[in-house]
Amino acid sequence: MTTVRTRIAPSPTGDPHVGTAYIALFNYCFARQHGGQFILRIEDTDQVRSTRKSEEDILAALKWLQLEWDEGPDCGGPYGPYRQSERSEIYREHVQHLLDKGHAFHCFCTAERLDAVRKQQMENKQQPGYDGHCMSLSAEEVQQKLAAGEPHVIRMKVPREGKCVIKDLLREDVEIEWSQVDMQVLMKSDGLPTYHLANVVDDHLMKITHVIRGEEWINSAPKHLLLYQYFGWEAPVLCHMPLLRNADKSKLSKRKNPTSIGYYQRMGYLPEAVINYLGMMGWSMPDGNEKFSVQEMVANFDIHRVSLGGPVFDTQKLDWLNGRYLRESLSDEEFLQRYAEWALRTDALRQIVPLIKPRVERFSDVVPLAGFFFSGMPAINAESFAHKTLSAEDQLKILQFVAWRIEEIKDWKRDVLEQALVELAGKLEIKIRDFLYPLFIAIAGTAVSTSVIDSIAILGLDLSRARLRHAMQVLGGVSGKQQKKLEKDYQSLRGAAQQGEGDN
RNA sequence: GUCCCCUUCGUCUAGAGGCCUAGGACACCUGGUUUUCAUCCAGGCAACAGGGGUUCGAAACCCCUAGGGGACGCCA
Repeated sequence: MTTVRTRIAPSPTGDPHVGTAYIALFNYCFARQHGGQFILRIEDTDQVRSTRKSEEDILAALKWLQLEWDEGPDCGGPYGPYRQSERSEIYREHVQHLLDKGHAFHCFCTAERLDAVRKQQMENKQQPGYDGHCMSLSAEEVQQKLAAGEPHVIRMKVPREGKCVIKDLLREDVEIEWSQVDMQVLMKSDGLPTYHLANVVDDHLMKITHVIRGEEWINSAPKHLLLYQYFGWEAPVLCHMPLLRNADKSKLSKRKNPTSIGYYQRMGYLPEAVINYLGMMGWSMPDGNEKFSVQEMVANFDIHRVSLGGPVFDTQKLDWLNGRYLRESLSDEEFLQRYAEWALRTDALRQIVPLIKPRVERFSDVVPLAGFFFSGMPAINAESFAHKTLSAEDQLKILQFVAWRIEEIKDWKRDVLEQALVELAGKLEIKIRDFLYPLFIAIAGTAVSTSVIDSIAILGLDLSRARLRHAMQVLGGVSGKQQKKLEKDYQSLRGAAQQGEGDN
């Protein structure tokens, strides 16, 4: 019997996501249960969005949750490198092999042409996809274009008839018609592979036996299976987990929920509670016990106990669980130690000191002044927002716009933030002083406080956004209709500066 | 629009044809303990999406409908 090997393959394009931890947990448990290995691979083939900072944060977050990997970019292993950006040559060789075998072809189509084709197909109510335009190019034409240095990608060929049968560990065979499968780009014009190629090549080379991943991948499984076939490799066992959901059942997103693991860390949740909670999303202990460690989960693990309905990530139960850990699992001494570790993060405190020092006369002033950096949501109600000129509606608008605006900030720095807010206030034609008022209440719980811009900068995006969201709710919330209008206003306000951004 | 997946209390779930009058947990409500509050304890509210089959028997199996979600990128 071959050794079971599973992996988590995050893309370092943002904050460490609870969904990543969720999938990692199940891969980890499956591997450990079978005495196998769990591998961490960084999928950073998106040069534009991937960052080292994000990679470091993801590693730290998974470590915090005690999900330890046997091989990875930090600790190496026999099948490295474990960072896709360092494996370009491997992909190039493999894609060349596909080209030689006639399983892939060069494509010189422009983005404009592809958009037009897609639009046309949509109008004709067809499944949008590549129309095979460049497949008809002769070998000479291709050589000519390549010699002329024309930008191009490499696409995989896909059968036009028949269907693909996907075996999944958790469901009946899934059948997808090949006609529904697009001629996926395997190699981008920058010479780097897309997910589909890199993933298949790496999983094979790294001897991954079981691919446990989110349900969102089911539809692209045929592409992957076809690639295994083209290469003449045995495909790993596939297993698609349900997706974590927002309260409205849509896929968990940071717009509607705090999704970054860092948020839960900074809000004072214990890693053992967070991982335990993730373990009860779609899975349960055979004896029904709800408080369990990762070790206990491994000992009792059975992938078939996964239920397929997408679980709503509702933190009420996490709160209860965390409370149990705090009071049942920690001695007073341990509590003290863990609390101190959490509260006295010198890096965070160092940022706060310059803000409060000018305002204190005694150390005893510190907690009342800076307490909001360490608390959860400030204790506020609708009256907290009473203002001489701004109505609740005005304030709601400001809060929502700011929530949206700070999401777009890539370079999270105080000055960048300040500039963004000043600009936004200007466009709204509200005096900055008034504009900041609801932010003070939302963030610090009071208008008598340290600079709110600095506060947001220090709290970070997740914590700040959660407070803005909380404040909006306190102010009565925004209806779906209002939301739409606000969104429209916001878009026109942002104008050309607006740029799309992923939600994960 | 096309394709795919899913569907048990508000939420997380148990349930592999008779053990189901559907169990547990969170939340909520009530009561008890507690100088208050919290904890803790006891109790309560609350669900098999709908319709057809199959079967002696269906929450479980099949079909249809509805609802929800996902995928359709030179993102992963």
